[in-house]
Order: sequence, then structure tokens, then C-alpha cells
Amino acid sequence: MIGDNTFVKEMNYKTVLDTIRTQRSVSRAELSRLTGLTRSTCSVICDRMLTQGIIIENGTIESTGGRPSIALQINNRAASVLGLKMMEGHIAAATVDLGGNIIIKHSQSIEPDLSSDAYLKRFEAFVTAIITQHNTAFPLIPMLGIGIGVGGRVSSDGVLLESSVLGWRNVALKQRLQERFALPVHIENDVNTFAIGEKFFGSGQLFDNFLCLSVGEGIGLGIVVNGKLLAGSHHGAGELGHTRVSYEPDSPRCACGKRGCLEAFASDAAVGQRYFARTGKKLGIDALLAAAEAGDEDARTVFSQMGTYLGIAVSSLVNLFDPEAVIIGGERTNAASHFMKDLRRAFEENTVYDLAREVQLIVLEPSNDEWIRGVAALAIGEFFSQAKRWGQ
Amino acid sequence: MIGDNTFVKEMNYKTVLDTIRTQRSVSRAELSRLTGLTRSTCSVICDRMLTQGIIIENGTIESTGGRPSIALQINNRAASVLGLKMMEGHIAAATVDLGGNIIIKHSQSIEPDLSSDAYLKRFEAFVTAIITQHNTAFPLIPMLGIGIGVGGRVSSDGVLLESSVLGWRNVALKQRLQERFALPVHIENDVNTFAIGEKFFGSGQLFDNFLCLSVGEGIGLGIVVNGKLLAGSHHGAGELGHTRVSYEPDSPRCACGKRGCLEAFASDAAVGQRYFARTGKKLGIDALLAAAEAGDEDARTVFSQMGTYLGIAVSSLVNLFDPEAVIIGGERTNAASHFMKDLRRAFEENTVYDLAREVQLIVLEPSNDEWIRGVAALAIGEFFSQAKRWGQ
DNA sequence: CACCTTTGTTCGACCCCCAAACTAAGTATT
DNA sequence: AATACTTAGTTTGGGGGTCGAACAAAGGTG
Repeated sequence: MIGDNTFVKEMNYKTVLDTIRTQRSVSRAELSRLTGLTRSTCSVICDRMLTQGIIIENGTIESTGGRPSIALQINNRAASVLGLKMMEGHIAAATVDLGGNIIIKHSQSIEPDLSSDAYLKRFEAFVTAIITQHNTAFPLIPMLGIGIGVGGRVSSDGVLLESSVLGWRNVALKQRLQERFALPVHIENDVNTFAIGEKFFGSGQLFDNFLCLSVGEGIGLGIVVNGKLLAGSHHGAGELGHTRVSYEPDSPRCACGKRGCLEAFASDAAVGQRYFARTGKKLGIDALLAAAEAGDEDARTVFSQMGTYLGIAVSSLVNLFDPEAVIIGGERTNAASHFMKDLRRAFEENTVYDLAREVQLIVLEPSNDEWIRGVAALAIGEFFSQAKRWGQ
Repeated sequence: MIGDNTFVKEMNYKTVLDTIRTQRSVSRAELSRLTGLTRSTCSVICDRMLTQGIIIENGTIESTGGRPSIALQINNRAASVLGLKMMEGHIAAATVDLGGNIIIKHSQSIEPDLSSDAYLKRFEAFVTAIITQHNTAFPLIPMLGIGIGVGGRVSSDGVLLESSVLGWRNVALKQRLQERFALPVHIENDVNTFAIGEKFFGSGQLFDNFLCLSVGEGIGLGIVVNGKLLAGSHHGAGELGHTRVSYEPDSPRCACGKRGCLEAFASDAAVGQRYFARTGKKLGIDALLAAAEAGDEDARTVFSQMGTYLGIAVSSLVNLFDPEAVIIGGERTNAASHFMKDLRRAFEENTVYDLAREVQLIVLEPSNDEWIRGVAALAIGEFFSQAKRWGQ
């Protein structure tokens, strides 16, 4: 890693931009104090950003005995990105401004069991329609990039190496879509976008080391170390669901074919199976949750068992990573009241030292839009880190 | 993170120094090609290093059609550090030059069950004697720092927060010793020094993401992510031994009091216990290894079981971190021939995707001096990263 | 109304790297 | 043996970044 004046300039630019973004509204003098750069340097950098239009001056901040300062803010409406989530039989999308605010949401269903090429043809038509509509409705908010979340392993150059959800292997998504739309395209594993979104917009802004646990149909993990996503050297990091948690030969069989996977203990399907084993009744996860809400003791028990398994898994993760926080999201946070108590207990019982007291367990509110800030952060983050060169 | 000219200067200095170190012998022109800096800049930086004495010119490299180049090398004998390992009842020490070469080894036994203060009094006397002897014998090789490895959790400011091996809590080691010896003192968990040593001197030089597994009396893990040790936000990362690997209520009890810990399955003691359960004979680990060597089927079986458990643990780790390599060290590598086959098999069976084929499993040769390059790298690495300011 | 405080700008100085020209010291060719 | 060519390392001038100090702007305070 080497550097010169340009390197320094870009680094300081990025620091100032990040500071304005995380502070939301801040003066040049305050920027100088927060970053350690001199007031003159901050002035020069901010002038550049004002010229670019990436920030705006927004009124004055009342004086504390001297000249009042000028509030600087990210110009959220300077640009937008398109965030998408690829699922089997369904594509979700949203246009989002630089502040992460949703402009318009879109949705498109797709026939199941399509080839990747047929799927992508429909995908491209969908995206084209959104972009056209956006450019008509908001001609002053240029669309700068596309962020896509997908279940599976995605290489750093945007090849979907394998996706069990979509049933694809080795699809050069990024290259194809980038050529098609002439826009920067960023693709990531969906759980990783969760972590990226938390780092950029969510509670992860406070932490440099944290874990994002996604619970629901599968069990996923996004890892942030030293402020950066830990993707792994083959982009396969964070495979928690198929970690073997039982060495017993008769442990439950997982969908992946192996035995003893965490998903065979704590996923939606596993919860349903344990309920079936207790009662002989087959219930979907929503019905099961309703039963637990209604006071069904068997349903409550299987959810609390799920909490215990997850708690042990979290304790193992905390023993390994010693993070500042563990953020729990995913669809099944709507059952948090039925599993968090046991999760927390098992976590505390199985964590070494007294880390359990120091690590924050954060449960996100159940939301259908959680994924949006992930894919938006993916594209916006990339744009911001390139912005130093914008308009040159 | 901000920067100015000084920052750039120091960064480039460090890049050049690291390149010379890892290349062992390299010309200015080659440095320019490897780092991306211009020849002129490399010349200036090398001149500074030559003046400092941290590198030397060592002959010419034969011409390939032009002016022959001058070999630059780290001046290993420019300085030395003292590396120490604190154990119960025993202190091991070695003076080491900048190239990691052992100058002299020392050893000192200490009465067991001492208070931390009594232990440290003897420790200080031992260190004083070594430094005095070193300064007499090698007056031209100044001692620049002390690196210490210890079992337990060590904070970033050098407080031994807790050590089950020594039975101490909250001992401000670094502060006390630094005041006592007027030298920079660096203290780390012993498994972390293993990882640091591998990164600095060993096969870890080739990798930016790898895991160091230490097997023996306990099971330890050192983690390197993005070229840096992952210590954790409370310096508790890498606790693998007490990860729960079995959820069964009757799983073996661990020394820590809990059930189902990995150490209760795969440590020396666990291997001995399983042998006792099979045969009714109590054997120490060395005797057990000798029995396995001699063909005792029961002994061979318990070692191969140990391999299976470790293999599953390694697969879980690889699923999480997706590293480039897993380096296996520790005393029990002397039994590698009896457990690696099963370790490898269990690893391959339980790793998701086809990562098992892409991740290198490296087994270190059994050695009594393995710890030395760890603690040496701890002190030398810190010295090198400060060297840009040396003599100013 | 004079003085103080704080913000933001301007300008000269410093210094780091780079590019290009230059010197040094070999090999290859004729 | 002379010349051309190649590669290594040095010297020099220029560009461009941040810094520090001085200055202008705009409010409060007594």
C-alpha cells in the first residue's frame, strides 16, 4: 500500500464525506474538530463537494458567542440508486435516494423454475421499466447505480457462483447487467447486504466489529470486522446454517443432506418438524406462530427450543469473534417474543469470560423493507467511495 | 482516517521496509516495480534506511544486460529483542535478532502457586540477568523491546485480564514491566503470538486471511483477517476450546465446568479419558502416543477420534471465515500422523461449497521453539512499524 | 460602542512524490 | 575496440496536497 498527494486527497475527502453523512448536519469548524483536519483543509474539501452538488449548505447554526456556523448536509436528492432483491418467483425493487429514503417501491412476480437466461430477460425488462419511469418522474435525480441482493455465493467481480435458492451456477450477473444498463452494478449475498446496510444506515454505524444474524427460512450470518464486511477469500464466509452443531449420528437431517446442521435445529422448517414430532400436526410457520400467540404450549416450546439452539450458536460466534454487538434480523424476528428469552439465557450460559454482559444483543423490529437499505447501501456506499472523482 | 505528507511518507516507508523484509534481498529498481513507487522515491527511502542502519547494501546482483543492481537487505544484527513465554512454574526466554534468528535461549523454573507479585519479582530478576548478559556480550546489538506470550486474555494496553493457567486477574503487566526496564513491552495471548509469528515469519506471509489452530493441552485459535490479528473488541476473540460442539445433555464435562466443549472432546486430557474408558488404563499423553506408535489399536482409535472432532471444528471455522489456509501447530502436532487423516476427512465432509479443496491445511513440524518467533514477531513487528521515526 | 469569540477564507511555506533528464556500469553487436 | 543498447541508481524541477498564520465576517457581551 503506497500513497501520494492524490491518495491523501481522496482519503481525506472520504473521511469528510463519511463524517457529514453520519453526523447528518455539521459545520466546517466542527468537521475540523471531528476529523483532525485543519479548518482551511475542510473548507477546500467542502467547496469541492458543494461544486459537485453532493452536499448542500442548509441555513446557519445559532451562534455560541461567535460567528454562526453554516450547516452542511448530504444532498440526499442529488442522486438515487436502484435496489433489487432476486428471489425465486419474485423480484422486489425500490428506488432510493442518497439518504436511504425510499422513493418508489416496485414488485414483480416471475414464473418459477426458469432458466437463468429467461429469468434475467424478465429481470432486465423490469429494471428497464423502473429506470424509464424514474427518469421521467425525477429527471433531476440521476440514477447512479444498481445494488442487488441474492441468496448464494457471489464473487467479488459479481459472478453468482452458486445459488441454491435460484438453482443457478456461475452466472456472470454483474458483467451482463452492467453492459445492459450502462450503470455500475453491485451484487452481494443477501445476508451480506443486511450487514452492509446495518453498517451504513443502522446500528452498525456505532460499531466496527459486529455480527448480523438472519433467522427465518434459513439461518444466515453477515460479519463485519474492522468496519469491513468479512466476505472470505472465496466469498464463502458466514456460512452458519450448515455448521455442524451436533456430533450425534442420529441428529436431524438437514435439507442439504448432512446431519446435525444448525438449520436442522433452528430454521422455520426445523421448528415445524419438532412441532410435528410432538403433536402429529403439520403447521406452517405462520400458523405455528399464531398458535404460540394463542397459548399453545407445544408451539411455545418449539419456539423456545429454537431460541436455545440459536443462543448456543450465538455464544459460539461471540467466543470466536468477540464482537461489540450481535444484530438479529430476518423474517422470524416476528416471533422474537417467543424465542429471545431462551436465546439470551443460552447465550449467557455458554459464553466464555464475562463477554455476555459486554456484547449487545440487538433485535430488529420485524419489517418487510429491511432488505432495501442493504442493497441501497451497497450501491450508495460504492458511489460515495468513488465520489471523490465525480465530475472530473 | 486522515493524512498528510508525513502520513504518506511513513506509509511508503513501511511498504518498502516490508517488501525488503519479505523479499529478503532486493534492489532499488526491483523495489520500485514491486511497490509501484518510482525509482527516485525508492532511492530516497532506502537512503534514509541506510543512514538509520536498518538495512544494508550487500554486494551486487549480476547484470541482465545493464548496470548491475545493489542488493538491499534488512540488517538483522542492527538490533535485537527479548522474547518470553510465561508459564506456570517455568519461564522460557530467547534473545532474537531482527531476522528472527535466535541469539541465545534461556530458561528459568519458578515455584508453582506464587502470587502474581512474587512471580513477577522472579520474572524481573530473570529478565534483568538476560539483558545484562546480552549487553555485555553484544554491545553493538541494542535491545529494543520485549515481547511476552501468556495464556489468557490480554487487553490492548497490556493488562492480563484473566489467566486460568497462572490463576491471575487484572495484572497491569505491560505498565509494570515497561517502567521497570525502560523498554517497549508487548504482551499478547500465546495463541495470538502464534498467529502473529506465522504472519510475520511463517507461511502466513503468503496469506491475508488464515487461521492458526493450536492443539495440545488446550485447543486454541488465532485469527488473521485482512492481514491483521482479529483480537476482538474485548480481546477475547478466538475462544475455540470452549465452543459447545455437542448439545447432548450427557456430553463429556469440560475442565471449565460446562459440558460439550470442544476441549472435552479433542484436548490431550480428553484423548486420555477416552482411552481410559475403552481400556481401563490411565496413560499420560506421551505414553499414549508411544502406544499408538507401537500399534496399540485403542490408542490409535482415540487419536483418530480426536482428528474427527478437530476436523469438524475446522470445517465450522472454514464455513465461517472462508480463509486461505488453516495452519495447525501446538505440541500435539507430534501425533499428526495419527489424527490428520481423520481430521482431513471430517473437514472435507463437513465443509460447505467446495471450499475444502481450496483451503490449504498446513501442519507445522513439531518444535519446541515455535513460540519464539511468535513473541519475537510481536516485538519486532512493533519496532518495524515505529522504525520510520527511528533516530529522529 | 469597543471588545471578545467563533467561523470561514486566503495566502505563503513546507514537503512528499513524480516525471524526466542524467550518470553509471554493465552486455551485445559490428 | 568502438558503438549501441540496456538496466540501475541519482539529480532536479514542478505539481499539488495539507498546514499554519493572518485576516475577514458575523455574531455576542459588558
